[in-house]
Amino acid sequence: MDGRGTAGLLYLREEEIRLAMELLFYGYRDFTAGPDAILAELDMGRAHHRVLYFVGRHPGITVSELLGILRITKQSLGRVLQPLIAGGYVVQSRGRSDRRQRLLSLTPAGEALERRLFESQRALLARAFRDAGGPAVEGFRKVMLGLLGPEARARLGLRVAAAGAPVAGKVA
Amino acid sequence: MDGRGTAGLLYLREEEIRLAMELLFYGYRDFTAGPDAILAELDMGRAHHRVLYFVGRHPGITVSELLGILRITKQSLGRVLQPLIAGGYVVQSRGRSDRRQRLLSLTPAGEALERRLFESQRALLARAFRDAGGPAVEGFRKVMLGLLGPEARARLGLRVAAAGAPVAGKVA
DNA sequence: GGATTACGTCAGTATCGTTGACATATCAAC
DNA sequence: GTTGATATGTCAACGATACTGACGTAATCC
Repeated sequence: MDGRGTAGLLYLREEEIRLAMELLFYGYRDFTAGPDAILAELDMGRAHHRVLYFVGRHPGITVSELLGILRITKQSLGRVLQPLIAGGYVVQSRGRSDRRQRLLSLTPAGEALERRLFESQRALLARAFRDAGGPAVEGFRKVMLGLLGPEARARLGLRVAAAGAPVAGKVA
Repeated sequence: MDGRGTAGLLYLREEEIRLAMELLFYGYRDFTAGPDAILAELDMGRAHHRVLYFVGRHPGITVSELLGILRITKQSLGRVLQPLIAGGYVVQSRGRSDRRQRLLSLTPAGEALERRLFESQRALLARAFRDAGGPAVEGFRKVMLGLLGPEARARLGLRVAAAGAPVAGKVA
């Protein structure tokens, strides 16, 4: 390969990388716009949404586990968790095996709010999936999985693999 | 279709959607970790990175255009832009056709810093792309494009289409 | 010459993150 | 059963990033 050819390939490659960066920036920005609008009416923010989401996904999750997922300090969590509890969206219960733990779950009101936020994003994602098509969705998952650190990859890797073969017997 | 079958499909679909949501959450979190660490040493944050990135991408960009991309107020931009100018990373020049405009560009120091931040993310993205493979990358772009609002889609849509056919004559 | 536009800035506020320190309850172990 | 570690909560101070509202200046447009 000569100098010009190599430079050309590097240029294309950099453009591809920058395109992906911008897709992630704009995509994340626009993907969170729906919930943000709903939350603003309730005097809540994105941090509340994240708590609602992961508590909903993992009923009975401990505070420590939640802190690990969100990667924030317990002080930061406290500031959003306490209003969610006071507002009747989240309940705490003591761990039966370890009574030091406060296991978190959503109340019916919490589930309703989480679902409302979810549906707003679901509509957007479902349309994007439909427009892009099945193989594209699989590619999306593969690339996104590659961006994750080891901890998140361990958490989601199996699910990505399973989603890649949604029907028993389908070729992976 | 009977009730059970429909419920099953809806369940799978919701799991798929939630998986994508979590991939976006963890992916964005882990993708920004590299630059965040570099920026912290320079007493800067993600907001400074975004300015460096888009000014680098669009040399001579006006303040208004930058505000439109970032979707922030001029007051918020001012707080990060002024230190970048004072630190010698960004320069302003008056517009030749419209002297009210302040056209923004990176200095060599700004380009060097932007490149350093870029390379940290490039390494991660390039590995994810390589591991996922070309068709997956194309799918990734398609899905992400579908998440964008009209304004961002107009900005990136053509580039996504071009990236889907990187070599002249290749089938789209 | 008057309205609009592009930009800057001052003042105040909100959200979400941080560090550091300290308290309490519980568990685990010797 | 004291002792040390763990799980959680909380007080205080701080920092980054966003916001609104108001005002000022310079340049352009008509």
